[in-house]
Amino acid sequence: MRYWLMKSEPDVFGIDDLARRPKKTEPWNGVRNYQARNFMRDDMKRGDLVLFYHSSCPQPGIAGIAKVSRNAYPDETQFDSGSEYFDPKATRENPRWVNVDVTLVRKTRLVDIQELRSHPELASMQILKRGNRLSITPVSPAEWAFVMSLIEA
DNA sequence: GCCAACGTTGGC
DNA sequence: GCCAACGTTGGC
Repeated sequence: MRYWLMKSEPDVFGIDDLARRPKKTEPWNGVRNYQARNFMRDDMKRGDLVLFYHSSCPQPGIAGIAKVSRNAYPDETQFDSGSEYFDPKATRENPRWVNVDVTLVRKTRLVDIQELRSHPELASMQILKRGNRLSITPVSPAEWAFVMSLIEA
């Protein structure tokens, strides 16, 4: 079982959107970065736990906990010519992009990026590193445990 | 709106 | 296969 952090812009799809979905579940589609895709395809498994992170917004930070509820499968939006995620080079026979499904575990208080930065225990988190743009990053068990303690604080 | 960081593209 | 130019991300 692994831990992850997944970024989403709340203007596009935030924690409350996930809470409103049937079964509080959503395909994490639209990822068009190979590193993030490979995490979903190769490493993310049903039951893994996820920090749901709000980015590109007035108060960026961790907004909830989710879990991976379905292993990776082809991302439907790559085949949809009307989608902004359409990829003309992807075919049903040879899909290029995949997604997992994510299910809300619970909303949390917002642990914002300043608070995260204020704890040396979290200095190794990829999300806090300069220039980090990857939308899916692994979280170590120690980082996870520390964030859980912050959420309860 | 700025700008650092970094991924992608495309000419050679 | 190199690498400059360009585009995107995302915190500030």
